Amino acid sequence: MTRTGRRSDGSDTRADLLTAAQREFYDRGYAGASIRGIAAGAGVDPALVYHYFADKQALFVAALRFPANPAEKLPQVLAGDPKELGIRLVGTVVSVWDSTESSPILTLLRSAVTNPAFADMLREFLIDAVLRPVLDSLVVQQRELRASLVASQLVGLAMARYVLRLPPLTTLGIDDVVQVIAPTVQRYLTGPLGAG
Amino acid sequence: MTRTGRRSDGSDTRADLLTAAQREFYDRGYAGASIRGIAAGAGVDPALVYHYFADKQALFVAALRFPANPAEKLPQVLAGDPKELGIRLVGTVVSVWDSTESSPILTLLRSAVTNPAFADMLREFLIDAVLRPVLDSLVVQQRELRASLVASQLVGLAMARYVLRLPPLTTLGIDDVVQVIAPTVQRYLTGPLGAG
DNA sequence: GTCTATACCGAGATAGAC
DNA sequence: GTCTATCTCGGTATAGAC
Repeated sequence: MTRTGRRSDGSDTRADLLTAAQREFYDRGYAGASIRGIAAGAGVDPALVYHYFADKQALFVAALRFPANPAEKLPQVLAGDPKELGIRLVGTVVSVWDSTESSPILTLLRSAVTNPAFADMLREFLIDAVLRPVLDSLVVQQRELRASLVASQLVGLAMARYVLRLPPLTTLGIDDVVQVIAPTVQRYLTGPLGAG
Repeated sequence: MTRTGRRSDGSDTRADLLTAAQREFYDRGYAGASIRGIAAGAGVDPALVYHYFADKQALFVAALRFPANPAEKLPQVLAGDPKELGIRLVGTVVSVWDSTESSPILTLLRSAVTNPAFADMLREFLIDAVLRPVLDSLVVQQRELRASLVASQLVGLAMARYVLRLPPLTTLGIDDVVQVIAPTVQRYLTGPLGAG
């Protein structure tokens, strides 16, 4: 394990690399991001990347988890009236996505599209860390189907709002997004799945 | 304009290149696909790609339009009861996506994620060629918002079903997909957008 | 029209001096 | 801990023989 101190100018090389990596992977996807570009963004030499991380993929995974796992807000989402779970879920998700300049989930989403291994990572994360806990808190049938439907709308929202930048979905405030999307998610969670 | 005849073995080099390009761009995205790989897939020399096409991007655009523009089914979708427009729209879209081994729209979707220029292309196509005609056939307010909401669910469905391969959404038959997704699309098209 | 050969570039990764 | 120099690979694109 490589542990680091601080440079003479007071900065932390490893942390700088992770921050720069988050930006680069977010902006360009996994394949598009370059080690040289990340190092330049951090203001350090490219060779240092390999001093701190085994290879590009290890840097990617580390950058995703830095500085914290974002799915710790789940308890707040699960607490409260199940009838308004859709509102809380959409609101929390969008506010997390909006809050950071380079959300790990969106980075993973971008990379998942061209890299099957990362698609697997994202699927596992969505199912195990987010959707299964949410649905386990409810008394409903067809859990897997409901989970994948919720995922489809949330992933589509992320694509439309952040990747495709479809107006006016891109410019809407969080509350407005919640107002129009939450009913869909709520139906997927607890509503009738037939021709409702 | 380069026009081509047929090779001695009876095959058409240009058409073979376009077919192979469709496959490669679909499987690997724009950045991931290589000229060498496409040429190998077509069984021709890599240099021939530059004989028939200006560069990689020109080949990409040509491959998207080959053999035909898929959005010619719109009239069928628009005809009929507006109350069941969601059913027809989702059914048509999914059957088109399912029918071909490498749908142009899915290719564009994959490429749009890492290439802003292609994200622009996809957004323009979605809005101008699909969503605006659909909404112009209806008497509703907030057309742009409704269009972007429909797009978000359809794009999310494509991501979940074909890219992330989320079970059980991936293995469902077309009719089952329509049954669960169409109500959402119908609400986005003609329903109340508030807390419906 | 088709192919061989190759220029050129930028990527990831490594060795080793300081 | 940090940097210089370099290796190797695979990409796009081109020149020119046949």
